Amino acid sequence: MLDDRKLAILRAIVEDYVSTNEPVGSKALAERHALGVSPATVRNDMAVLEEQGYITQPHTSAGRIPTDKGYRLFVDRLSTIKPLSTPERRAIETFLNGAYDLDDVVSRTVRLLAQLTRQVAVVQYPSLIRSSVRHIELVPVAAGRLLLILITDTGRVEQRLVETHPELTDESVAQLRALLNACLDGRSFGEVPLAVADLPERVPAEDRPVAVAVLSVLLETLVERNEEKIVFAGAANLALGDFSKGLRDVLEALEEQVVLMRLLGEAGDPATLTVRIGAENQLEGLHSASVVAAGYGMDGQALARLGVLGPTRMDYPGTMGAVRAVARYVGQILAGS
Amino acid sequence: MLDDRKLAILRAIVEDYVSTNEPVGSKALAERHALGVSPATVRNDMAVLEEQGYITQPHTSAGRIPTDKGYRLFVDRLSTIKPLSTPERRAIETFLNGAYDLDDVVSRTVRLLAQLTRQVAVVQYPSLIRSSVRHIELVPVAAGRLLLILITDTGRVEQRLVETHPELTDESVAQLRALLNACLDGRSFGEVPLAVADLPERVPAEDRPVAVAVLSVLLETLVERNEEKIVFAGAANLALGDFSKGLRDVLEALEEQVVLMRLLGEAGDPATLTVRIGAENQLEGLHSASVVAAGYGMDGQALARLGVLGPTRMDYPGTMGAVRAVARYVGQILAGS
DNA sequence: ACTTGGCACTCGTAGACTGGGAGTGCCAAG
DNA sequence: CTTGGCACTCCCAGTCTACGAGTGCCAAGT
Repeated sequence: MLDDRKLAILRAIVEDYVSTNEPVGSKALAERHALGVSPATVRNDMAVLEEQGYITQPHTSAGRIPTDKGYRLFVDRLSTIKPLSTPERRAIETFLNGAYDLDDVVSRTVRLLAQLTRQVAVVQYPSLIRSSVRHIELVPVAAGRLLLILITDTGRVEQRLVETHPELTDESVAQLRALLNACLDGRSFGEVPLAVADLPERVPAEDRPVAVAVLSVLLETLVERNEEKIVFAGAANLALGDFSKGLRDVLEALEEQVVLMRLLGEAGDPATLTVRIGAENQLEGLHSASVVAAGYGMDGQALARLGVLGPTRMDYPGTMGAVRAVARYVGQILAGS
Repeated sequence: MLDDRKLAILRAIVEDYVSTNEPVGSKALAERHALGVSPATVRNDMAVLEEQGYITQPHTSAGRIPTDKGYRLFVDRLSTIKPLSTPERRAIETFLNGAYDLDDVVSRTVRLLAQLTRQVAVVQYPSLIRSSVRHIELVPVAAGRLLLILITDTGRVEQRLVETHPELTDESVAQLRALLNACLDGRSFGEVPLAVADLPERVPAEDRPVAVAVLSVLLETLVERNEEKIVFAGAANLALGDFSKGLRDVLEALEEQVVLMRLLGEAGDPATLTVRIGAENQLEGLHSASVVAAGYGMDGQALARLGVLGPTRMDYPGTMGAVRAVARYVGQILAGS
């Protein structure tokens, strides 16, 4: 259906359009890329490509621009992921190695990715589900209030307030803490619910309500507040791009956690890049945007996802290279700390 | 120099221009506001106001718009802060009362403020300097690594990794923890450096390096990473406003923590609102932006600041009302938790 | 059967021109 | 000091035109 030359032409159209942001015509194409055929031939091929829906013209008698379908074909079959340059790799290393904190890793990552791709970067906090409990701390902060602190082996620290009754003694708290740590130390999060099931029965009757309250908050932390945290950076890059009109929609989407989650998509194999182009994004208002995302994590298990949001007219090979490199490196950092 | 009528005219110009976004002319002014004088008189007064630099015309034979100086006079002498409506107050209450966490309070506040003012909201995390130590926790997370957790009486939790030597025993850690808590429990942050000065001498010689390492991280946390955390929300509102051109600059400024800090200004009396108009902002690129900021905190002590960034052409009375109300309410929430 | 050059046609863009209108500044009279 | 009148300025929106890039199609060449 599409012979090699037509594919080459499509590739050339995508590349030229991405770099110039102007519809590309047959003549310029035949000149700039050594296709070995005349503009007229290119025109014929372009007519076919248009008929098949890979390219379109903004208006009669203008050059062609790729459609979503055209970009899709380009990404799937016509391009190879561009590895980062050595200076870029070095920048990633030095920048991420300076982090001293999970928060810091994430915030550095998102800024780094935004700078590298000159687009909007989105990073999801590592999921707790694959982590295990390193330590649990219970601290009375006021009459009737306990602070529950949960430390994971990935270095993440979660904190939640628990309301209890005011007469709780310090010994009861210490006992409960000891019990919790005995039950949970080293347990993976998946095992937690089972491991604590009989815990209320193992405390003195008068402390039972407290134990129940603490456990319910603990389970809530594990389950509900689990992977909702997402940050983004590089919104300023939107102002450069093609989002003259839809900018408001895009900015709005970025401020909605839920939308960001949907944007990055389901966690999959960390090594695989997901590319969603234009209308492939479900969301109204992101129809002229593309998302390049990847899972990251350790031991080949994806803990969370990160990615980049940009205009459909995007340097896919370069962006994919950057996303992949950053995802890998963050995985290493997490595994090493 | 400026009689009452001229002031009334200036006020009318500001109000009309803010609501319509169009230069306001003498005729429309005389009609819409019951000034009791003819357009010609208004013109004369406007000429004076222009000569004094309070208003200007975008081009000859257009209406007048306020200058920064005009807005300044308006804010200082011609307007009163507009209290929020009861539904708005109720919205603040219900929205902020649902927070269960310092992070949550801050993130809810910033979104609330953005929604209320339809502008960009900026909120600084409460400073640690007025807080006191509720509890210190030391948890070994890996060979040679301790996690230092610092809980303040405002409910804030700070965490930092400390590198130590691998042979550290659990007893040493427990001892150090006990010592730290004995020294610091209930101390205000200002007192901490003095209180821990002689601590290394009170531990066994072999644990001294660890103690020193922990202390240096602790002091660093108190001093350096103190008030740097700032969040913003509502960037989408920029796309509505007058920032057609400078939008990129503004977005860039918002992503720089340091810039945001400067934007909110020095902490002052929590009850006072700071308004910085147009070029009063030092930053290049924010010359057509205004900032309305206030301190918030408890016991009449400002812990941090929050505010709103918008176009110079802004509804100052309304924005000031919202900022003040939110600042007060956040203070209450913090004091109550 | 595919490729090529030629050619007429389309259509968006930029520049020039124009009329209308809003608003001003000034002046002389009240 | 205020007011109505009036000439003047200048932006804005609309129309028109010339231009040029690019296309589609056709007939001739390989």
